[in-house]
Amino acid sequence: MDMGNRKRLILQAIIEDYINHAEPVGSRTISKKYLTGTSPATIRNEMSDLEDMGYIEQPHTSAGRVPSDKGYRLYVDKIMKQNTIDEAQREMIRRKFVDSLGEIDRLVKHVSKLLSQMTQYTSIVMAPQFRRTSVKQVQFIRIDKAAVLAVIVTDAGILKNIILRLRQDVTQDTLIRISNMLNDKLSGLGIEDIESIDLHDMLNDSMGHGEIIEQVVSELIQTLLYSDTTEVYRDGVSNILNLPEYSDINKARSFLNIMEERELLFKVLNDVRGDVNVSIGSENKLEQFKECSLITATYKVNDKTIGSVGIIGPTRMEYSKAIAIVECMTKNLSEILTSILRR
Amino acid sequence: MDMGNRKRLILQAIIEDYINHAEPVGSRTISKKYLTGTSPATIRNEMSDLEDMGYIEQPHTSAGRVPSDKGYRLYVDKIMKQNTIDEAQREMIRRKFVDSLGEIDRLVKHVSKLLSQMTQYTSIVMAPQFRRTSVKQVQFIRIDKAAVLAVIVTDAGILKNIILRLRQDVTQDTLIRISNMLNDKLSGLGIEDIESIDLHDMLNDSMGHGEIIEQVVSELIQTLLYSDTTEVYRDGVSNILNLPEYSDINKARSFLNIMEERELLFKVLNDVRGDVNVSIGSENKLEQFKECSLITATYKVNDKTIGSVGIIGPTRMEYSKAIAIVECMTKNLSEILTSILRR
DNA sequence: AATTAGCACTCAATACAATAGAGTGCTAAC
DNA sequence: GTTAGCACTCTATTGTATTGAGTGCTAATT
Repeated sequence: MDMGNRKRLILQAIIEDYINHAEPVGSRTISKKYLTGTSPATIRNEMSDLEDMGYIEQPHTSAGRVPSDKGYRLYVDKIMKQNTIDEAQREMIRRKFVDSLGEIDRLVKHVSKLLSQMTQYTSIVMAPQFRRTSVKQVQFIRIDKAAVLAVIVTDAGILKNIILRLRQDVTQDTLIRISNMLNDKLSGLGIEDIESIDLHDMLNDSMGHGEIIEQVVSELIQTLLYSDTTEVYRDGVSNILNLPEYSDINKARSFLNIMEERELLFKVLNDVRGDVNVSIGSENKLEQFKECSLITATYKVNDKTIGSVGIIGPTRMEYSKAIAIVECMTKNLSEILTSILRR
Repeated sequence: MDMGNRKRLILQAIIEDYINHAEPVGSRTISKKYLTGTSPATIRNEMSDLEDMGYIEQPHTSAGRVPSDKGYRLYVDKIMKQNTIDEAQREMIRRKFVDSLGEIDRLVKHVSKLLSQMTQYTSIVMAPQFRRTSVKQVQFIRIDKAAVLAVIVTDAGILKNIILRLRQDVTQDTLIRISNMLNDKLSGLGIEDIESIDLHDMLNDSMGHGEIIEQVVSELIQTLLYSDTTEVYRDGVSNILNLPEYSDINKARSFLNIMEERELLFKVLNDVRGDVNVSIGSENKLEQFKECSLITATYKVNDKTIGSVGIIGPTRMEYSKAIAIVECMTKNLSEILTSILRR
């Protein structure tokens, strides 16, 4: 069947009305509010076609139509006009960003809050992931006779620290020598590469500190590789309760449960590729998101992707606005991070 | 009016039944389930007295009775028997703790999760607050020509790092000298004391690095003093939706809103004094908690209070169990932290 | 051939009344 | 002091109309 221009307009009307009011849209409404020149009957015929084509659905016989996932998809890909958020808003975002200079984690948390506030949906944000970068240097600070703080500076300038518990005392001096040696061996390596390092080689150079080095390296690997310490922040979880689709307490509960599963959110964010991404309802791989839409985007430092953010909302999301906001936000975040961490 | 023993038993029955079923308790129920030797009529008379005395209330004429805040308070103070959680559970807690050795923040987060899982309420936990301790040493690591990482080790062994952006380059060597000097001046001082330090004094010793020192110290003060970076973790927020008192979506929403206000939670946790603490409904200072009960407790390192945890639930909370769990948890947390951070 | 008006039909939501059930307070008996 | 009995109150539930939005189909119109 052919997708005439009028069908397109009607689909758009249905989607945009449904986005705003969360209620099935009937032919009369469309005739009155959107296509004033066309009678309800005509619209009904077109709607019937649209339903056959799978773009809209009827919750029950005597209700209006609601968009299907396929309908939203078409809308996002072809119909929706780019929502360019206005300069005032853009400026607002920029200013807010500069305000929160300081610690990177705080910046990221701030982004999460901003995202949820501006979209009125739930936001999730992953802190910069430095596994994707490579090690630049490792430094040690002796805290006391049983504990050493290891500080890792990476490619992207992001750092992380790990407390190492040692079985034997070491002087700050020894630590400096160890770190010099480690820097020799490790610097430039991707963090994944560290795993495959030949420890023996290193132990030969160990100047009698074999045990310490072994412990340090293995703890390093452990921490870096296996403990996913990358923080995931969320904000605006309660926004979801403002939506009529979550007035059912059970749905609300299951949504909240999802939002408390850090692992899950991490997985979602970690799989994000490309720039801005939209997954609608059933397009989501994860069962738990089959009734939501997700807008995700990545952010970068020096053009290297190191993290991602996302917006979670109902399938009747204000795609155009949400996409624009997410886009602007990650662009700014990337810029700021890059400038903060410039080497 | 006198509080006879039977009245006490009836009050206990009402409270415990209401805790379990969240529904007004009638005289017949009590007669059948709790005081099998006594007839409903007698119990009704006693209940009438208890109501006059303000320990119980009637939602409406033909409903059973529910405990008032005053009733819960009496229950917690006088009636409730200490719930000694059994050895298995205690052991479980201990084991779980040891599992999550490693980073302190992760440990704390873990405590939050454990608390909510074991109580089935919402937990809030404040990360160790090192403002309450004093500085032990300050170390610097040069990251690149414009950035230095300052690591602060405190009394309790807890550390924190701050990235300082400098206007001029410094060598690692210079940094070591600066840190030696700073350690001289600062070590042993309470973090609040740092503010009142005589900068001039320091600048005289500055060996030509006045500008850097000035910047370092002022940044230090700024970060330490004014930015409340103490994390607040929460867990089990969605548990609240399992409770019938939150089946009203509006109540649920307002609860969630509270739980997203980090500042508020921080304030609550920050005001906790003493060991274990119970505030019931209207006893809470904050308007937002007038319909909840809060069980809070502090944890320590080397007998120095450095943080607190809390459980938020409905007034019909399982006080006895919750108190026992919170108590056990903070005790273990204190022990583990103290042993981890032993100097 | 496309559009529109008209009409019968469907179905959810709402309102309303009737009923059942839980619980109380009071009185009188034990 | 305790208990049984009874009238009374109030909520929750269930069943029954009623309303109204919306559709699909058919026939008339352009």
